Amino acid sequence: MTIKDIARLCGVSVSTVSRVLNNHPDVSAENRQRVLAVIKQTNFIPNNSARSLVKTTSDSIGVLVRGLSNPFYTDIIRAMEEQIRNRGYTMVMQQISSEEDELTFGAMMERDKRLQGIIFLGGRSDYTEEEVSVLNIPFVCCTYTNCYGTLSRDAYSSVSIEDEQTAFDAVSELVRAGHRKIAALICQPDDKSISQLRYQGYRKALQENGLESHNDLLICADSFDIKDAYLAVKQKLGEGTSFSALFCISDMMALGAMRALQESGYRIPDDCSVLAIDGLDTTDYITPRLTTLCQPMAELGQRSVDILLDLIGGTGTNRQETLAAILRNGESVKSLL
Amino acid sequence: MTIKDIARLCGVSVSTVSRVLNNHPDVSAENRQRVLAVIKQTNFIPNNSARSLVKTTSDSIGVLVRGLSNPFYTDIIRAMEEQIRNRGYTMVMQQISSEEDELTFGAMMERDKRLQGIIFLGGRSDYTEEEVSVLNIPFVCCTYTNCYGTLSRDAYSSVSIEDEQTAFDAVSELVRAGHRKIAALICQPDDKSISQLRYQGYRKALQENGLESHNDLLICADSFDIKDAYLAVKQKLGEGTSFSALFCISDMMALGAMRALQESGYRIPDDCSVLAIDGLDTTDYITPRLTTLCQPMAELGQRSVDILLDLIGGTGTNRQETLAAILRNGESVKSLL
DNA sequence: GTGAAAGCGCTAACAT
DNA sequence: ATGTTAGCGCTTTCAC
Repeated sequence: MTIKDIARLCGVSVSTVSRVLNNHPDVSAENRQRVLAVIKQTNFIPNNSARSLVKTTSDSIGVLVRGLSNPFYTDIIRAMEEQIRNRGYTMVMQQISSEEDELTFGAMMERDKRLQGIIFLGGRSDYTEEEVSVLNIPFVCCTYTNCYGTLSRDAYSSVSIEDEQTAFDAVSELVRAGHRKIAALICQPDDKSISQLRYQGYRKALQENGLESHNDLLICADSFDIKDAYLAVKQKLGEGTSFSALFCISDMMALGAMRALQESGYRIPDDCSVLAIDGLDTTDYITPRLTTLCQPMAELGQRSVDILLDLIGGTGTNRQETLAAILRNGESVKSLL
Repeated sequence: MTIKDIARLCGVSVSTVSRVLNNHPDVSAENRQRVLAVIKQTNFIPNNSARSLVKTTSDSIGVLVRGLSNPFYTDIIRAMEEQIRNRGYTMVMQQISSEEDELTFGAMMERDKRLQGIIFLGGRSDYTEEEVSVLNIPFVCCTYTNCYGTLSRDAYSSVSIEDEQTAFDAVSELVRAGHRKIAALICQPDDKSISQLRYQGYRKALQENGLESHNDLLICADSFDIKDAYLAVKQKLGEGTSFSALFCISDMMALGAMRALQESGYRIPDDCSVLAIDGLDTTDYITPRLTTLCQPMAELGQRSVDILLDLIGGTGTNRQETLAAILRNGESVKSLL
């Protein structure tokens, strides 16, 4: 079933059908009715490929989400969708797995969907000029920035929290509460990930406070998974290491860590405090409630859209925006003072 | 940049470029090299719209996920992807919000992507013959079935757990443990949702065991959200209702419920047992570990694909398959015996 | 207000 | 092995 068929069924030309489909004004009421009726009756749905092939432009903003199921992306996406709609555009979202390359995929979307701009939600932090040159439209990195890459500051935009600073703040918070032996639960210390940034913040906080960072106090999980976090902490505890507080680079990992601690007889926060970064909803309902530095999800989404649309409209320039993470006081940190 | 440009740049025809792009054998090694080089050099990416417009067929299976962020869909999708790939097809996944209509969207995908078949992951349980007639390819409903609809059994396929039976089993488990006052945490009791099915299972289990179901024992949340579950339970407890066990229709809601119970001074499971359905990873790491009936995620995904591909291959017929949920013993249920 | 026709970028016969 | 060409289904001038 194509518009040709619809046209034939209605006794009009394809142009008329097309006009009805696109809400063009210059169609007689009578014809419009007839066409609409036939469309409904035949369950006709226009072919988007043909559509976007012929259209040279659109009002579409692409949102490319990397990594299935990152729970905190949901709120960000919601905020983006709303903001994009409010500003008269349409959101086109796609998820890809972490194995795929977001830049290549984005370039595909750019052409396929005639995108005006694109927001990457999660992605690599080490783009090069050459890599991003596959894109011919403005883009914004959301929740990460180009800290390991070679892009000049006027070559890309990003909205994220200051990962290192946030980790620094988190650990400082523990120090302020009187903790001296502070362990860190991280993930693959040698990669260019958010884990590494947050780990650096941890290191710096220890240093500035005159605390040494023993290898004993570093717990390295195989992945960001709750299970791997659990296993890593479990094993470390088996080695007889002890600490009064544990800084986790993510809420999910904190969940695994807490379980491991509790199974080993530690009460939280009495025997060990736990503090994390992310601010997932869920972790505010467990017992003890997790104390964590919340990423401002709604703002991350909104600002990404704002910056991108300014870029598109020519009223803005590339910029890297950092938002503050906000401490959510739970019940997982105890003051030693 | 189009294949025309590439062709010109290489001094060959568009067909040759197309052949290279599609890995056709009959291109001289020399030309193939040249084309590949230019493609790489120019960052050329073929236009998918044009591609799928002209191709009359594909090896694509659509997976249409309804509802952003349902955490347990992730594992199912992973299983589907693997199974689809193993059987020589390609997965095309799309997420839509719960407000959109999966059938209409599916029909769009069918044409746009030249799908061979489609799997709906989550969706309405009340399709009519007319509604599904927008689809001209086989489809499988995953995690739900047509229990409220009017489809004849040979008009659709589905793979799901027996929601009512599973809830029945869950509550029976509590009865067996000696519980007599068993409350239920559900969601919008009047809608045609999984909540309703699981609620019916609860009712039936009480009945068969000679237990009355007081309205006192029914806790109805505004949504499936953790927060709404928390609020609903909190309020009910404020009314002075008491029960020795709480059956929750989902893991997420159980999380909210547990927090509410604990805040009101109940220890779990000593003062109140909690049992749910779903089997999220996360709930196996909280303390106390949640006792829950796990949906067999990997199998749900795999069987959906198998049935669909049999349908496509003409070697199978429409069928409704139900899988058993498996009890995961946690620490949230106490035996009163 | 309506229709005819060109062409979006690509693939797949069909020639050569 | 390579080029030519006819569409895929749609939108959009351009005539009328």
